Amino acid sequence: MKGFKIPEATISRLSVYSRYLENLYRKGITTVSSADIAQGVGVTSAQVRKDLAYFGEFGTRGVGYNVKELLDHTLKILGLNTTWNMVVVGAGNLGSALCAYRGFRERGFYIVGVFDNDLTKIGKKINEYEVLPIDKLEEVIRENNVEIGIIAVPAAYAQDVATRLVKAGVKGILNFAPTVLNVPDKIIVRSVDLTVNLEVLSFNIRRD
Amino acid sequence: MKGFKIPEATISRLSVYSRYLENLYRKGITTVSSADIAQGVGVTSAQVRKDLAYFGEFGTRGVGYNVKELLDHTLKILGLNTTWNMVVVGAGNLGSALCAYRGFRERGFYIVGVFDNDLTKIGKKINEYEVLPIDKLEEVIRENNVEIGIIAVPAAYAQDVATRLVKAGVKGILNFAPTVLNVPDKIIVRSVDLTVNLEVLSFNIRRD
DNA sequence: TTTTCTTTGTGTTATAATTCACCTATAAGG
DNA sequence: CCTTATAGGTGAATTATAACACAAAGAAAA
Repeated sequence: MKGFKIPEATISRLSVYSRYLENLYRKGITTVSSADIAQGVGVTSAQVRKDLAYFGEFGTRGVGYNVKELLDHTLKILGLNTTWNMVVVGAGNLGSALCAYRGFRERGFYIVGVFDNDLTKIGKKINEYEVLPIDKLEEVIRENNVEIGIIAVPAAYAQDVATRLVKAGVKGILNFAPTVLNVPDKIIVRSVDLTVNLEVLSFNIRRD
Repeated sequence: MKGFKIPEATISRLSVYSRYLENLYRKGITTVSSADIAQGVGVTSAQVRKDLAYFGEFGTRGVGYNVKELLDHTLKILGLNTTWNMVVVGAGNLGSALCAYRGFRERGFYIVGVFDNDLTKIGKKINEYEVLPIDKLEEVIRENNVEIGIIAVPAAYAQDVATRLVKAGVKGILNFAPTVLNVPDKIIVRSVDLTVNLEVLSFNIRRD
């Protein structure tokens, strides 16, 4: 089964499985079945097995999976056996919230710089981070081998920021601006669009 | 074509089309083709037409779509012809950022209450909102016909909050806690999982 | 009018993702 | 050592989603 084209949805679920396994591990649970995982994260057990099968055979028939072992495998698959350096562009409310979010560091994602073009924000501290002028963006990216950029600026500036991030060598972008970004194919973009999410809710609520 | 089962992805895209149309409208553009929209939001023109076809025939062959008319249709479809009242639970960094986000109001989503259980936060102001004690949650929901609840609390508290929201009559939940929520089928849940998004990025970057 | 040009709407085809169903490996118990 | 129960792996079937390709409709020009 190894070496197939892998659905994007499989990767998302793998991330969820991974977090679930981490919880089990912390609780001292050593073995888990696909049915348990399925129950825990709200999918079917066949789905869990299929997802894992893309990457190898990790379980023991009749027994299940070893929690620690499977956790390590999922982390490895997701690229979390190394750490990641990130920059956050935009030191507004959202940027600040992202800087304060502990969950990133726990999974190996480190913020190494926060940037803004607003002079009143530059120099201020957000948690341990001092807000830097946007001119320093490229420098910080290059000096820290930053591979991921987070865009937390208004929609109107998002494309400019994206272009600069790409030019400076970033490989992936997490975009919170409500706009479609134009970047080269090799750059990976994930957009988190709060309004779209609310509007899907709105549609689904009104539907029934 | 009307009356089919509609893909979730279609709804998400409709929200994006709607926002794009709003931009065109503000610019004074009156007519648009499916190819234009496709270009603007990064999909194929066939996709745009198929998505719209689920809800009716809005265009004129040989011409395209009237921007204002199509905008109104998309808003109506998404349930945005009326406004929505929401509560935000959790007045931490993320909760604060959400309260400050202007984009919600622009699309008819109003926050009518922000809640926390941390005594040091209660009574403080976040933008125009005073943080209320969590005990008042049910009261505010009932008095304001709140239909949407936003969960911005740590994972450990998310399920409790969800249960309370549902019990108080909320119909949809936007969940920012990195955990799977257990709620009745009729309740619509959308989860925004920042870590999952980063980990999908991580996987895709390391892959090549 | 009639012709030409454009762009929609949609039947059809292709692709992708999920679920089903069962075969197989392993552990544990007699 | 054999039997039974359990749970993983996976090919096949199903369902869902997206792309293609073209006929039909309307506008504009001749």
